[in-house]
Amino acid sequence: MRLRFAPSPTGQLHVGNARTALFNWLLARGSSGAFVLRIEDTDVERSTRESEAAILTDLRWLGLDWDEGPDIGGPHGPYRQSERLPLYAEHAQRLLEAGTAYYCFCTPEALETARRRALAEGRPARYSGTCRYLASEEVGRRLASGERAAVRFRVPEGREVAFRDLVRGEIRFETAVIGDPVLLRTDGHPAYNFAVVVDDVLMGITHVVRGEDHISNTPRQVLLYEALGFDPPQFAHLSLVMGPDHTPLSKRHGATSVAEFRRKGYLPEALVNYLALIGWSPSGDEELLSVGEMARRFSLDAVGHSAGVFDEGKLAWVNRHYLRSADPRRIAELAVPYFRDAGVDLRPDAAGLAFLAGAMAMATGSVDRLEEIPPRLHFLFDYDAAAAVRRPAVREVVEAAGGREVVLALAEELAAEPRLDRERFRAVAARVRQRTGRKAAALFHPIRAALTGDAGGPELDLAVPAIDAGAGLPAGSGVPAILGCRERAAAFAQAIEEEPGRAPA
RNA sequence: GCCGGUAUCGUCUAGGGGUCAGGACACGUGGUUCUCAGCCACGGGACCGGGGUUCGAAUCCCCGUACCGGUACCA
Repeated sequence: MRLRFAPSPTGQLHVGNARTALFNWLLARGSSGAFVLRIEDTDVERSTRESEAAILTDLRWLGLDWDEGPDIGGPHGPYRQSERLPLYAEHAQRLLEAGTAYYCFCTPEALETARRRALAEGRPARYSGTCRYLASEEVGRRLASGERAAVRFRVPEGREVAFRDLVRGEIRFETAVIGDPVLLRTDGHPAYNFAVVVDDVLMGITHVVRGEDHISNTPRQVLLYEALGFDPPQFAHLSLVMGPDHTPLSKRHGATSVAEFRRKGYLPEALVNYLALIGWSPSGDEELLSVGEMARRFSLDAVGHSAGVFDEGKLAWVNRHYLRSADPRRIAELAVPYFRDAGVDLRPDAAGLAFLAGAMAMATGSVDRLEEIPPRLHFLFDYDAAAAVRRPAVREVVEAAGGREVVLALAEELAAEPRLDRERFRAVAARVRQRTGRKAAALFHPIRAALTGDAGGPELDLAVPAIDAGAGLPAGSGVPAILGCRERAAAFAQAIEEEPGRAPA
């Protein structure tokens, strides 16, 4: 099998297109076939090299590698349509000579007027055929006089075109409803329907798997294969990805491009896994699969026929799973830029990174995206006892029965204590419990308030050792100074004494 | 308008002439005797409508309806 993904470089890689790329890739990798990347940049106005580069970046990030493409070449290049112009001209010439194509001198304005009138009169809005039967002398004369012309395909009359779609079965069209498509534009660039056919043939593509929006193009293309004397490939049309309101996914639905999801802190394996689940279901009940496993199991006849709504909530759930099972070191590295954005100046060396990796466990278990990690761990880096004491939620904890007592006892216990690890923290907590008689929430809530400055957050068994691990980091490890538990408890105890407006204990 | 495609819980889906119509996300309730989150358990929730065919239709056929796509010298 030879498959391809053929984006036009006119913007960001959309998740819908990413899914199309993924399905092609899955088929290629699951069959030891080839996956070809081709850039469809025949729309000179809208195509840019920046978009092309961005698309390649996104595909690589997703892990969808290609065997032939514009950057690495291959035996069927070039892989940019803009570099294949002579090929299209040559094939158009063949059709012109065979009489299955003809020159069209109609102006865009004339075409548009005709189109509008047809629509108004309730007729099919297809090319009226003005230039279809021009005498060859007239064509020659107008060409010779320098008049610009497009090349159109002469769609055979009164026929039926059928093809077998690998996901939907047989689909047929009457040629009567198909207007003569432009093959070569006045400027010599090929139009889409022509370029794909020429390229798919020349590149030896065996399976064309693309969006459902191309289904009505397919009969034109089948006709072109015939006229050119080639066998058409197999076709498979994938349903589209929609927004929650069931309209095509667009910017007003929020994030729609792969780059945006990356920025928000989704992992590539999560996005890929989730995308595969729209319109495809692995046999069995498991939905969480590696790409390799997906490639092994993927099959076009298990692909659904109907459009799917993109559900970011489910993506988040998938992401959570991968976040949790990923190597903490990798997550720590990925999280660094998000910390910087949140104002924490991290440039960790090996020791700093090891510390961060250790701290990840208390974030990844309860967070959907990388973006949410810094807020979850902010208590490590900014601790301000005076500010904490003024926080209503913290205040409530301290002022609850026994709250102050616990804080004071904690500060005293910690005064002589070295850096806490999990065991030492438990021992300290046990001693505070003994001294104060407080237990469970009445014990741990004030401890949390004093040590993290917050009323909520990761469990203390994890948070406390992390704080002291951070405090023990040598200066220059690229992590901002972290205040240790002993110092925190002392500062907090002092702050509650000094806080004005507090009712006497 | 014309042509084409699609239709199972809110969402992604499994299934398919006789099933308690299954799972996942989301949601609700309870549990996890340090909170939030998470996690666990339980729960509510669906076959677009109408005709046929049949002992029996969500499943097959027809007709509607809705939605999506195309109808470009965009792709």
